[in-house]
Amino acid sequence: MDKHAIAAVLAEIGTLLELQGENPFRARAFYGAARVIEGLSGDVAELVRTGELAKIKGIGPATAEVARELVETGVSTMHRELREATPAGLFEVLEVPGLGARRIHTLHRELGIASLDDLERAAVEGRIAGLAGFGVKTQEKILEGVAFLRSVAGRRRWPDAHAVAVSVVELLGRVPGARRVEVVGGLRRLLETVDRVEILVETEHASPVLAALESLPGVAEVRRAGDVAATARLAEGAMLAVSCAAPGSFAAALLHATGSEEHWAALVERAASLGMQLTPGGLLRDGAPVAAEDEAALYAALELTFVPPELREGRGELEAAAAGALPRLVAYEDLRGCFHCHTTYSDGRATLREMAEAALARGWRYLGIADHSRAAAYAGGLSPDDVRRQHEEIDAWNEERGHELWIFKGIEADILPDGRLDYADGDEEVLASMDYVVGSVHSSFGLSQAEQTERVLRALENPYLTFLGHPTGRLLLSRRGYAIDLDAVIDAAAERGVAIEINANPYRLDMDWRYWREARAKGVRTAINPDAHSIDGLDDVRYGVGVARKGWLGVEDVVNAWGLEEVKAFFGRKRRG
DNA sequence: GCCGTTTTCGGCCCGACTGTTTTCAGTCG
Repeated sequence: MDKHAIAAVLAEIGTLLELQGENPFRARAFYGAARVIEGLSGDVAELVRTGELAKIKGIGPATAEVARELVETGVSTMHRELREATPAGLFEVLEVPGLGARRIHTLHRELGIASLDDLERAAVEGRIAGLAGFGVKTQEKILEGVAFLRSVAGRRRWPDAHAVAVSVVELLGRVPGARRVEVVGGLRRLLETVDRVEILVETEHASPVLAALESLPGVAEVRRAGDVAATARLAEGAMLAVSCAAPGSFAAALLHATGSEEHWAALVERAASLGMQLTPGGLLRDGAPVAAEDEAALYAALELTFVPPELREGRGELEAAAAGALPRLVAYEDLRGCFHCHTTYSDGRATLREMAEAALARGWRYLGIADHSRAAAYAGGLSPDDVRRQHEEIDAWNEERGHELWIFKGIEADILPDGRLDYADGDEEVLASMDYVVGSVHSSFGLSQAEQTERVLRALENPYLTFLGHPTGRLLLSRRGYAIDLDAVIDAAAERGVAIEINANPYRLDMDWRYWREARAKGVRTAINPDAHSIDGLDDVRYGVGVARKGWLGVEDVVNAWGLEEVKAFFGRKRRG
């Protein structure tokens, strides 16, 4: 059992305690212990054996005992007992925005609510508004929340779905006769969320491949769809779809299975216009197959340059491919740093030095630190004194090792409800001392669209603002973004020379790829920022690269794909306005 | 439950917002 699994159990114990109506501080102790263990670099099992674990700050007798039991037996008695005493449906109720463990405990105690269905029924019947501490507005908000959760049911974020796909690929790859196993569909196109995991297998014999599905852990309800395809239901409701293709038709099948539907339909139409017929079984001319050993050959036969899977969304990519005008997309290897990560100065888990070493280990040339600003008190936002201390540490690093990795001084400044940047009122020298500023909305999500837009537009006017952080505040599959007129924000960002971040956290991926072609056309730049709160978090930039590629962005559009001197010049230019 | 002492109980990241109240609990970031 590794540290991630132990931390997950400890955190779930915390949640279960809250749902039981326990002292919230007791629950917090378990969350805290989970965080500590997650951040350990040594071997947890070894720390348990030697008794060193219990000596670490944040780990006490109770949490150490859970860890010990997990390491030795793989299960925790406390965890099991709490699970038995708590309806599993309460976990989904916890997802409803505005409902915390405390009120869920009340709903469970007073109305017997134990699932999302129970909750919806009680709200529809008006029973929630009658409870002490609840009212009509809360009841309405609950119904909205339930509707949102229903609308995303069965969907998964890319990393979760991809992890499932990888394990399926591994299993099917071991089936005799399976020559190639590929992840296809929305996952291959790097969509931020998918409702199904799609796999294509190249084989002469579909039967053993489909039979192997039955033995996959966590898979239920396997259904055959003809002789060469099957679907199955995965734990938590997501779907798995596996199809097989013979070697001779694999390239066309891959193209078809990758989609999108719109892209495929456009390809079929283009084939027809060239006197050919494109089918999932292959490309035909006068009824005879046109030889094409891979996708690139198929595109070539259709007189197109190869279209990367990320661009196959039916948004003009065929016209561009026909004209040889597809962009050279930015790639992970192009990145030379990033500008939005946190350290122990605010709510990050790693020190500034550790983050810097991690950036070096990734082959980066620079790193921008942007801890939370003072207004984000919950996240340990920095006072002007903290900022000074941090800048001294950065100066010392740059003097000593700036030739290896240059550290930029940044801050993630809260955009206050009236559109001012944090520190702007009286402590402007804090903003002036930065190389760059990321401005983010972290409060007052409930403003009207007009007010929220006005707020962000005002922040864009601030000469210190370099990047707009996560511009909609969405959390994929759990929270809609706040209401905001993104087109107006893009226009203003273009005019003011403010770059808009691609927040690469896989829960955010904000701003959405669908807006980037328009933004790019208007001259808006971006930075692919991990919003990392730990060393591992730096690697989230990979997801952000996916967003940039889906948004047709190239190296010239992505500031953290530029060289050090170019970045310095960019920051200086922005500051001078 | 964990921490840290002016050591063995009192406080726990903290301020704003919302909806419920009529002074505040719950939620959120």
